[in-house]
Parts: sequence; structure tokens; C-alpha cells
Amino acid sequence: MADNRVTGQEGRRLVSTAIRRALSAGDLVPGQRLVEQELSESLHATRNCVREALQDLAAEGLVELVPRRGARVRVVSVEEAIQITECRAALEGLCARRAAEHAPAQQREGLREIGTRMREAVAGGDLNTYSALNRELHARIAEMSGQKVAGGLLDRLKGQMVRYQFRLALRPGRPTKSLPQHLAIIEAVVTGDGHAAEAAARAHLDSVIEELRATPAAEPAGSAALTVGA
Amino acid sequence: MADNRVTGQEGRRLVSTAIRRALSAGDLVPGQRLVEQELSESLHATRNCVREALQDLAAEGLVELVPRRGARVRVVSVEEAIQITECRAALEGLCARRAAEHAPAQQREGLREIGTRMREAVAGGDLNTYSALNRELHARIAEMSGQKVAGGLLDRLKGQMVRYQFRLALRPGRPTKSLPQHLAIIEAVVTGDGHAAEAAARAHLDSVIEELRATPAAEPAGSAALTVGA
DNA sequence: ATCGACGAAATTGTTGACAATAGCTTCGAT
DNA sequence: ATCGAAGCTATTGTCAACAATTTCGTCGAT
Repeated sequence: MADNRVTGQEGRRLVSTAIRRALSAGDLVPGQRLVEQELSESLHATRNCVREALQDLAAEGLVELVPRRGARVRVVSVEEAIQITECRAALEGLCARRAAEHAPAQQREGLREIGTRMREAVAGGDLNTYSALNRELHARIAEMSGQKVAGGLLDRLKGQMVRYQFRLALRPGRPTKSLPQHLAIIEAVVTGDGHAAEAAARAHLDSVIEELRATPAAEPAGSAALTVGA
Repeated sequence: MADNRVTGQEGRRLVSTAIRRALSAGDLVPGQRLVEQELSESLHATRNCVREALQDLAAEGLVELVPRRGARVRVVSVEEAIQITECRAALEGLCARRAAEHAPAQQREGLREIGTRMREAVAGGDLNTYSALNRELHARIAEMSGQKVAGGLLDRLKGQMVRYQFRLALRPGRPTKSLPQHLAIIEAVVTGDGHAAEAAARAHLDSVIEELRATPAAEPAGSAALTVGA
């Protein structure tokens, strides 16, 4: 196959997910320039695709788009990360409460299994698995709550935090602190205690905020290789 | 001036605000098709401008963009409006709490004046003024809270509710119910009682949800004149 | 009369070339 | 050597024509 450039709205989606992936993998660092032509070459896509994909990413708050000056990976300050987490606390509190109140008991029971696996992962020192379970737990609760709007907002907010979430998860002693919080959320949701579930979710994210407060200033905008595998 | 078509990123902004305005004025009804050429003619803009503006509006959730089938004004079901309002309750609760806790006392005092004007407007039966004050109050609290992220999300969510907010405000007896709720929010914020402020904000929006529940199904997608004055 | 296939019109999507701008380099004057 | 101006390059923005697709109407067969 010679010159199979992706194109159209499929290409647009492909490009945006490629950039998204590169972003959460750390291949693209905050502040880095995103040049349309470079991207279109490395991803074998039309410049138009890239352009549209960048617009999408800008709408999601992942990329900053300055007229006539191109696109950069958006820099999220610690202060903003904290505000994002405060919003998450409010919204995940809502989801946890609703999940506890309205989700069918069978689904709620299913959370226990995640809790067990979390305990195992932490006991075994498997941070990657724990991190994945973490994401799964939050997603499942949002799903169970039936709050599609809140779920959408949360996805957005989490997308902007990839860099911080990554750094936090690797903090020594962090799992020991967050595991009981997660278990408390699970317990409250399974029990059907909406009030407790909301409180537990909020407490968990308040603890994340504490951790963020103890975070050094963001790294300066550097340039890095951009091997965005197609 | 002969053929002064707007163009470029300025045109893009103009077109999107024109559509936004038409949307909240009711000149465009949910479900209505938005044909690129028609818009570009009536607004004297390039088709490109219109296209990009529609993308922006789609990203904001105001317009639904189906590939190869064009753009429609997005239909927000009552169920979704309720979910939006639940998110608002969570986020405005956060803002109210923070405003009460952290905003300078002088700014907080300023809310009292809005309360007074609200009372007067309701007493005088001036629904439009009351509605405007309503918006101002919520905006001021979000501003005072310093929660820029939450403020942005709230703007988004409110944008999607224009149609419902319009209808609700005109409900007979509605002001009588909401006025004391607004006054309670103001009182708690001015007093500096974060907990009470959050509770009051939530109570207010819970009451909006009640009102929404008593709302008939959305009007079917019809076609209307699209005099989108330039 | 109803259904389906065909074709024409309307509408969106895509492309490549061109225009405009920002940023950098070079050069000259002090 | 430093500063500023001019020119050049890299990059984004714009456009108009063209291509692809959907939609709607028409016609014919049963």
C-alpha cells in the first residue's frame, strides 16, 4: 500500500484520538506547539482533518487555539486542576448519591468485586492495575447513576487532568490513603445510602485536592518528540 | 456599501452569536434544520464561516450535527433538562458555598441590592426584570466564588436550557415560589454561612426540577421562519 | 392505488491552491 | 556590540470549485 492517507470525518476522529492518546501517554507535553503540517504528515492525514481535529480538541479544553498562531497543548495550572477537582467532587457526589438511590441492587453489588480487586492490587503493589480499577470504579458509578449529563461533564474534566492524575497515582503512600476512601464509596453505594455515598465521594476528591495543593508548580513548556503512532 | 459579506474568524463569531441569539429569542425552534447556504445568505457570511460556527455551536451542545445530513437545533428532552438542572444544583451549590466562604464581605453585601430589586420586580409583576435579575444573581455568585471552571460549565449548561428557562419563568405563581429561595441564598452568602448557602442553592434548583417534572412533553420539531437579523 | 426503482435537485464534504500573517534572520547604522 | 528595520520563511486562514451523498419527486409495474 502506497499513500493511504486517512481523510474525512473518519480521519478527523482518528487524528483527534491519536493526539488524545499521545497526550495521556506523555508524548505531548503542555505548551508544546501542534503544527498542522507536521501532524498531517506523521499521521498521514489531510491538513483539513488535522485542523478539524484540533478544533474538536480545543472545544474539549485539551488544546489552546490562538488565531494565526496555531495550536498548543493547553497548560493546566495547579490552581485550575484544583478547581476541576472541586467540580468533580460536586458532580461525582451527585452520581454516587443517585447510584446508591436508584441503581438496581444487582448492579450495585457488582461494585464489591472492584473493591476486592483494588485491595489485591494495592496489597500486591500493582499501581497500574489499581489506577485502571480506579478509573473503572468512577466510570461505573457514573454509569449506574443514569446521569448522562454529569457523566459527560466528568469525562471532559478528567480529560483535562490526565497529566496530574498520572503524577498523583505514582505518589508514594497515595494508594494507602485512597483505598479506604474508595471502599467507603463502594460500601455506601451498595448499602443504598445516598447521603453517605455523596459524602464519601466528596471526601475522596477533597483528599485529591489536598494532594494537589502539595504539588510543585507545573513544568515549563518544553518541546518533545512527537512520535504519534498512526 | 454593496456586498459586504462578513468573513474569517470574526464572521465565525458573528454567525454563532447570531444563531445563539435567534435560538434564545425563539426564532429557531428545536429540531429545525440549519442549512448552510440559507444561513450564509441571510447573514451575509461565507459558507465556511457558517460551517465553523455550526461546529462551535455543536461543541456547546446547542446544535446537533449529523454527518452528511446537516445541522439541526438540538432537541433537549424534559428528562435531559432535569439532569442538566441536577448538575446545576451540584455546581451552583459549590459556587454558593465558596462565595460565602471566600468572597470579600463588601462584594457579598452587594447581593442584598439584587434581592431588594427582585422583591420590587415581583411586587410590581415585572417578570422580565425579575428574570434578568435572576440571571444576574446566579452569575454574580459564580463570579464571586472564583470558581472559573464551574462557571464555565454552568454557562454551557444554561445555554442548553434557554427554551425551558423561558417557559418556566412565565409560569403563574413561579416567582412567588422562587423569590424566597433566592433571598435565602443571598442571606446565607452574605452571612458567610457556606453550608447554608450550598443548601439554599440546591433547594432552589430542586424546586426548579419539580417544576420541570410537571412539564408536558416537548413540542414536536416544526419549521419556523428564520429571520436571523444580521 | 401501492410499492419500488430510477433520476434530478439540493446539500454537505473535500480538495488544492492561494492569501495573509507571524516569527526569525540578516544586515546596516550608531 | 546593540538595536532596529527589512526581507524571508514557516505557518495558518480563506476561498471557490468540485465530488459525494442524501432527499425528494416521478414514473412504471403489479
